[in-house]
Amino acid sequence: MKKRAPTIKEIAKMLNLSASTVSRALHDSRNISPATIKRVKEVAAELEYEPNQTAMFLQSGKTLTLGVILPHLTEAFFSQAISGIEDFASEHNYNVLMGQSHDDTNREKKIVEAMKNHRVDGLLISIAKNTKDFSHFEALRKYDIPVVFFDCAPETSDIHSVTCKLEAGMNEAVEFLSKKGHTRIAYISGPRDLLANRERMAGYHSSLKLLNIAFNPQYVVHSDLSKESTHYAMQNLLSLKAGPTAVIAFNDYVALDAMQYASKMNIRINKDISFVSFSNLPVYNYMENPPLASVEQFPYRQGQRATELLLEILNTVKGERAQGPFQKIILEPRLFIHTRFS
Amino acid sequence: MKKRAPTIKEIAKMLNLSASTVSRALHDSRNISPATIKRVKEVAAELEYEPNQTAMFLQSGKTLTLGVILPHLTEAFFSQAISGIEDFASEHNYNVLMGQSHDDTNREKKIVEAMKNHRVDGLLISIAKNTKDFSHFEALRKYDIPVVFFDCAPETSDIHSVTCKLEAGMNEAVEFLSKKGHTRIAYISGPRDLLANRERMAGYHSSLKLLNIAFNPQYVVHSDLSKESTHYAMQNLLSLKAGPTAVIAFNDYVALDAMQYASKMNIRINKDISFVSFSNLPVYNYMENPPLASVEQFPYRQGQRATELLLEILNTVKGERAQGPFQKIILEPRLFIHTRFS
DNA sequence: CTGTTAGCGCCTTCAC
DNA sequence: GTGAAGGCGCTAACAG
Repeated sequence: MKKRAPTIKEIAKMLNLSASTVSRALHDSRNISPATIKRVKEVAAELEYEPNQTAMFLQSGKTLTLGVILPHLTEAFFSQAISGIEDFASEHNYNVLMGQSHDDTNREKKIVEAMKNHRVDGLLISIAKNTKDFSHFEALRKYDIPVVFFDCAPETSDIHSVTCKLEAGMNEAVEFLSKKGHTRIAYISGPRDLLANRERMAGYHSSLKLLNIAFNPQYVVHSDLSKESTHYAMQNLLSLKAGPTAVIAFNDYVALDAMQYASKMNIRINKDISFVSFSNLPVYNYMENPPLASVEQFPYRQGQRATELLLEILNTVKGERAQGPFQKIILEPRLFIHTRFS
Repeated sequence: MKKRAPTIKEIAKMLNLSASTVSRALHDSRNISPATIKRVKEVAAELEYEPNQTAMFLQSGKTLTLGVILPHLTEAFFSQAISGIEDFASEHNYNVLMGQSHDDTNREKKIVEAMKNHRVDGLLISIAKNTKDFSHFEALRKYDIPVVFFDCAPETSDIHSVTCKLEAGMNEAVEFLSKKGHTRIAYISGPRDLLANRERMAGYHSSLKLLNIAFNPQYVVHSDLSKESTHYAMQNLLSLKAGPTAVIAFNDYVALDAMQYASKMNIRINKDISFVSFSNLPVYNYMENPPLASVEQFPYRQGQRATELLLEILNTVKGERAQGPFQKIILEPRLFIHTRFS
């Protein structure tokens, strides 16, 4: 009925050895007689001894744990990303602690605190959409906990990050539509000051310029990413005299809401108006009428790559970390075209 | 340039106090003069002191961390479940450590080891589809680490679990189709010996009996859940002389693959053959032709409820845990009917 | 009110 | 080859 996990001491007692000898034996120290090593290991196996990590952590200062903070686990993008993170981390014997900010800065702060207290070795963060104040991340620096941002990162230069070249994604999207003959191309934008949105906007403008299409401000509408807001944005587009013949949406969910609204208004999806989105939901492969194309951002790979970078940083000497160099890894997106019964 | 996190000792030294006084002050012990408390807290705040949890863990034996093990983070069901787990856990100041088994028993074992070494306080597990040997879970008992299984649980009686009454879900599904006039109702089954599958089968049989529909073994086909296997299963159904007019699929992904195959064979989805599935993917709300109906299993709630139960167990005295009573919480599923332009 | 001591489980000197 | 001692950060029991 003894319930506690066995310790090095118990093994020692059973064999009339000292704890340190047992410790060394378990680590195959060369100063221990093979016979002792054998005996120790046998008893350890029998008791199903497992080293208590918390104790080792206390000593070494390393927890072999990475923290992941992201907005929503339920969004396909993030669940794929964290899957990549977990796979890579566990391959390298790291554990993954996770928290979701629900796009709320306060929750984000709390999670950062919790992770700090937990003494994670490093952190992977995709920041909440409305986070403007980054002081809670600054604190991590003091503690020398390295952070790699992915997907959604602050705009300062003194951070590590793995992101996707969204401007290029937008370029591909616009050019794709242009080739299909569209010139009245609208964009349902996300939160205006979000970097990820500004990058898309930049791509939108640069592509129009390149293609010699005049920029029409009426073709840019905004959504706060809620269904209602997207419907309203779509409504605005449909009310124009010369409405768009193609719509690019900030992300898949916005696209789906927009398409839903358009359908309700008897617009034929991808016939009367063609849709293109960002993120490329896996389930598009099963839909009859997904957006014509979607910018794939490879979340699994982003997660993996970010974790790889974080582990590299963890392997550099502590002192050398702080001043950089700061890595900004930028992955190329790719426009996925969904061909259907057409 | 000082980088290590401040400790209680440093605060003590700065104030010429002992470490224990500082510790007590930080905990608002009543035996400490208000003045001291104030001074200590000021210095602590200034240094941005945060207690080192690993140290507290070592002492108390509690890590305030829950482990979650599930097959795939990317499956909508699980990402919703873990979202519920994380939300509930973080409300109660627990951290969540996670690992995905990828439905592989060996990986599952490794993760259990890792979690054990990490000394998580408790574990939430949805077992891998092909796990037959449960010895790795037995080991957790020795360590007195309580486990709550959810969704997919072993069939022994001496465990805690939160699951969904799948037989009832199947009953609803069959009766729904029957009311629509169907009598030739097929079932694309999952792995035969999986409990979750046998429950569905039981429901299938009991409903047919109740409805006085003769059981036709040709209407039950098997899929290992891969796309190819599902396509093959569907092919078998379509080759029957008197083929089914309705198909119930083991889960959403099987349903989508089946529908995809049927479409390719020029079957009109939900006209020539009606489809019903299990799990009710959120994205169905956006599809033109989702299954007619799907059994909603409320993964978020399952996750929440499982976590709640686990925390309750953690609050009982250690000694009292082992012998139970073992809770088996069984949630009612609900058939969601997808009405569309029809 | 506050300081001292001891110990959580482990590893790492240093000593024999 | 092995043992003893000390310490990682913190708290709890025992002294004052």
